[in-house]
Amino acid sequence: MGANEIRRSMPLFPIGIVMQLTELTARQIRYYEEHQLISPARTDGNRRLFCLNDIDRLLEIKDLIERGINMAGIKEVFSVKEKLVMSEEIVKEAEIARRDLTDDELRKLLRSELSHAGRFNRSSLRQGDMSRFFQ
Amino acid sequence: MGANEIRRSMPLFPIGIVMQLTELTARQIRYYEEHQLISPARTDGNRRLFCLNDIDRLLEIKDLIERGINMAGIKEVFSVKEKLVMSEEIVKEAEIARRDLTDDELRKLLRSELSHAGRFNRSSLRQGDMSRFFQ
DNA sequence: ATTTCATGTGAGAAAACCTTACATATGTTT
DNA sequence: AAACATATGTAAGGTTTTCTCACATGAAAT
Repeated sequence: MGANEIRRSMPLFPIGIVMQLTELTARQIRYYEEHQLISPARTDGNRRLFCLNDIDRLLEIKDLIERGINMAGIKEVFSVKEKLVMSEEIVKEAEIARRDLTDDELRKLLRSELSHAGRFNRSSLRQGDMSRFFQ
Repeated sequence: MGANEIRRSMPLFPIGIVMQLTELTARQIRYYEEHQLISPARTDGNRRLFCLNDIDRLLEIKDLIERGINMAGIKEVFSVKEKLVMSEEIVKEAEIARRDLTDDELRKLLRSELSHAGRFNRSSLRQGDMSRFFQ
């Protein structure tokens, strides 16, 4: 999935387009950046350039805002989610490392990891909404 | 394939990004538009906005230019290709309309259509190169 | 009653893009 | 050879978009 992640992190969109795509104002987008919820790239001339991941993140921020969560809460949600992703990666690596595990044992292991995750924010595990825009 | 075509025709990219993505100059891109090889959308303020299809097309133009083909030639290539796509659609519709054709008859029909196409520009049938940038 | 939070709004500056016009290298026609 | 056509470079002057900074505001929290 390396090439795909490169594509999703490629800075392509100016703020005007991101405004349309997310239905957020420029003020809102800049405010979320100020609070380090996103970190768009910049052109040589200091214009923001957003990638697909940024847009996914903004749509998620919008959703969380609409559910009454404030900046600090959203930041925490993202931080926990990142930890979760890291933990999942470790599990996967373990899977690869010790192939001598039975399928059954592995399934148990994964299930326990996932129930751990469920305590925090189950729904935010879903893929971002940019699938609406790109294949 | 309707939703996907909508996504691929959504005007998203300013000319600066398209320049990087295609390694064409602004002058070249505008010149190709002048010769109606592309028709990018415009913002309210008259800035060009390119879609994924435009970028695919520009990469194809670049390839054809490098192969020594001039504007008129490229235009003709595109026009023929469009006719080919239309013809293929008709074939597919025919397929749907008369399901009573045997699989074998249908295969023959398609093969004859494709060999017809091959007379012109076989390689230009390939999907555009934007797959490099998006999943 | 204050303060904080999230967003709106305005000003002034700079970047990016627009069209138009002229220049130029290369290839083609007369 | 001279004139022309093609594709692209470059420069000027204008407009749009985006930038930061500052102040305003309504709603929520203290």
